[in-house]
Amino acid sequence: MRKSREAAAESRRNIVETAAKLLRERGLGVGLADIMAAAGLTHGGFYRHFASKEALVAEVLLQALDEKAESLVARDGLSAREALKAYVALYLSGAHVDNPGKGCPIAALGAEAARSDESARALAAGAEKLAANFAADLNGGSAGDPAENPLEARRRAVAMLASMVGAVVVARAVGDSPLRAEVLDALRGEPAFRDILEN
Amino acid sequence: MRKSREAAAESRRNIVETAAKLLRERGLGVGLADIMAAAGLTHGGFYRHFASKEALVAEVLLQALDEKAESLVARDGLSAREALKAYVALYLSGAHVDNPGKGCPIAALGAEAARSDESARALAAGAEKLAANFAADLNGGSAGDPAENPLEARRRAVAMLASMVGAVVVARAVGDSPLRAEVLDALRGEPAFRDILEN
DNA sequence: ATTATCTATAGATCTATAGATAATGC
DNA sequence: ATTATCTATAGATCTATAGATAATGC
Repeated sequence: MRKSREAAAESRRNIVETAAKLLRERGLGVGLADIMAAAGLTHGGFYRHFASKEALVAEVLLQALDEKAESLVARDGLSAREALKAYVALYLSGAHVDNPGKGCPIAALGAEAARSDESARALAAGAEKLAANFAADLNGGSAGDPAENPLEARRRAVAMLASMVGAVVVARAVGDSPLRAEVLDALRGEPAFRDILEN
Repeated sequence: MRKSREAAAESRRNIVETAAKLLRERGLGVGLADIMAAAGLTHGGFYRHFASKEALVAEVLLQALDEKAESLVARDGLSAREALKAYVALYLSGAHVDNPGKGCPIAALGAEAARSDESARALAAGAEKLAANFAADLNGGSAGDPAENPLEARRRAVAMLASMVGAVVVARAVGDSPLRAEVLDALRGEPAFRDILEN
């Protein structure tokens, strides 16, 4: 039942993608057997692809954050300001709160990842890219603050990113209570976020 | 080895207090045997005090959040504004990031608690008290906004609480990277927080 | 008689490894 | 010959329960 080199690489990608979804949905406690089964493999095969569960978690965190950071880069047909607006609008949405499996890895796994050095290193690298791209978008497309400087843009970017993480963590943590929607509304109502969302 | 009613009640409090520390430090995956051993008991005795681990977790979350909410209430010798300032200063400190065991239960356990209905209900009840007291302090002692209205104070309170949770989650999640301190500085630099911290 | 705690264990996990199998790739 | 995957399992967890013990409280 051995597969070709290409097929094996595809298996690996499949494991990472499946784990990225399951871990964000159910937490780092999800078993390798569950992940491998969801990927259509048996758990014994896992160790041909990764040295340990920790290594898989670190790769999942870094890759998922890289994807988020990439979505903040301006491309043809999408300005920095537009990419930023789309990112913030989706992040502070009920859809994001309801679908952790494809959402922010820090909001879903940050507290758990903080308890392991390897995970924390991967998460820090990913978070730094996110912060850098967010700050660049803020600085490049600022309409309200024409005299913006890079240092202040960086500070605001980091503060906004952290605030967004908190809003989603709290919204998810309060179940179906009224606070769930209120938290998202409250943050969208802050001047810094209105500035992005309404322009 | 049976103990008196009073001693049993003390055992119960001891279990809750010990669990409150261990769970925030190591997450909801901590075993009952570890919690009971840290409380000086054997794990078999647990079920005379609680129906399940879930029930203990819910009680821990609600009680820990109640304590935090209480610290926001003005008392003799401490105004609402002073209680608020002390709360925010401690929350956004390196000491808080470094000591999850006695820190905010939402930052430490929010994402994990979100995956269980019973925990989410307890957390929602505690978070609502926190938000109500934070909003009352904001509205009562506002120096910068003399024309503040209760609805806007509530919105700002919820936004600030969520932002603070996010800052601590992110600071912990990035290990010892430069972002750890930067996140706290960034949030303290936001106008809404400077308003509280510098007056 | 009741009950708080203990010892011991059932049954279900979990990560990681060992060894077999069968297809790839030289 | 190498290797991607499989089956099976070792050893270490985990929650929850059963039954024994010994002190409390009526």
